[in-house]
Amino acid sequence: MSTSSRPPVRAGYHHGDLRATLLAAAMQMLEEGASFSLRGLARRAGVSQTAPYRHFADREALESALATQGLADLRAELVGDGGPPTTMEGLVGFAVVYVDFALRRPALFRLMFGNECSAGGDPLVAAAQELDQLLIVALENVFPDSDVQALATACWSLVHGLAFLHLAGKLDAADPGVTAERVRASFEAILTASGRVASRR
Amino acid sequence: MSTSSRPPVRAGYHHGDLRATLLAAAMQMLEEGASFSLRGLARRAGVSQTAPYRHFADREALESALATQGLADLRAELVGDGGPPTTMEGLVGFAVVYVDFALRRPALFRLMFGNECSAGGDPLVAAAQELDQLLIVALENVFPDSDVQALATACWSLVHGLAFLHLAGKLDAADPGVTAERVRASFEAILTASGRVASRR
DNA sequence: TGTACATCAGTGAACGCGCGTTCACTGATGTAC
DNA sequence: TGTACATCAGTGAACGCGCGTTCACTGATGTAC
Repeated sequence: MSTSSRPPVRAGYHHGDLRATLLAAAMQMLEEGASFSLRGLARRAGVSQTAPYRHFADREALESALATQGLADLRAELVGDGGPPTTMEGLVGFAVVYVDFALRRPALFRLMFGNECSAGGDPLVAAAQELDQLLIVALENVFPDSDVQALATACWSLVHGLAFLHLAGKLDAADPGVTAERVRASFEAILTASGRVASRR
Repeated sequence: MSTSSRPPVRAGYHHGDLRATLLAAAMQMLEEGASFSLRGLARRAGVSQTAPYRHFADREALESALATQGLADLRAELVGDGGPPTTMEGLVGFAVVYVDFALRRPALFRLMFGNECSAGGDPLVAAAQELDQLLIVALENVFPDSDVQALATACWSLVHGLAFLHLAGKLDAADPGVTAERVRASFEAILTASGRVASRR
């Protein structure tokens, strides 16, 4: 005869690893698209609503930690088993995974990239730079002798824009297969466009 | 001897054109980065906090109207005096204006593209399609004999990504000149990349 | 031209909500001697 | 090994907030006859 709202089992007064539990619960809330709040978080972790303040100074600190972990997750998904890609196909694969990540975890993705993150706690900035670095290494493999920095900005923007336009409903995101094909076609189209410019001098 | 908080002058009980006034006030709030609320809006328009409900069913309806107008504004800025561009330079000019718009009016831009807009009231969808159409015409001018649809998706995504990455603080947006140059360099880099691919068969 | 009346566009009070955060507190843990 | 005590990690009540929205209402406007 258990109550329908099950307060998570806990050993005793002390939780053990509340910080990690809170982060996991927050991820879960984001995943479910539920609007995310400190109180809801505490409820879900089965802890008083002030307990989170032992581990995070305020809401922003929690968000920052979540965004950092989100960036790390994304990086892990991109790299997968192997290292950075060395071919064009591998690069496009990156793009497909990136957009897929955004569509699978929209709330997290928005948290990662939707805010200004101005303050930039070190770990957050570092996580973003690791992503950037990964892309640069890949581009050095595929496009030697290029202005890799500019190309990295362009490629990231292209993929990022694809992700956000899908999230905004400007591009149909119902079918992952169609989306992946659209990502591929976008790279194809823009990379081969210069051969077809109208009047070139 | 005027009070510091000036309730806007009004002829009498009836306002005249409250709908337009509310939209203008909302735009102003967004421009100032103030978080946007129906009550704040009514306050600013010098009207009771329930008056807006005569003109908008709910918050979402107001947001939708704002987004629609934002899209129209963006389109007007893109077109400027002339029609759609016919050269590569003109196309890049589009991109620069787009990103500049996003950075000048971030709250509005987020409202336009940040939400899911799923429902898609007709005017909103129509405004977005007009933007898309404009881009397609431009691309037909500059890149004849291309899969213009795919290229439009790619170009819009590239520009959109540039805008959002700047807004997210992932790309430095302090100086508009630097930003414009970055936009230019991105197009240049990605359009000329295919000539430098490592192993091509 | 005057009047009755439907409709429109406002008002003001109130409801109920969940939120972030602060406060003084207490139970549990670990460490120095 | 035992004990005193500092520190850590929780609790529970409360504050104050602004918000979206509903309700019954009233003043102004326009139209039919």
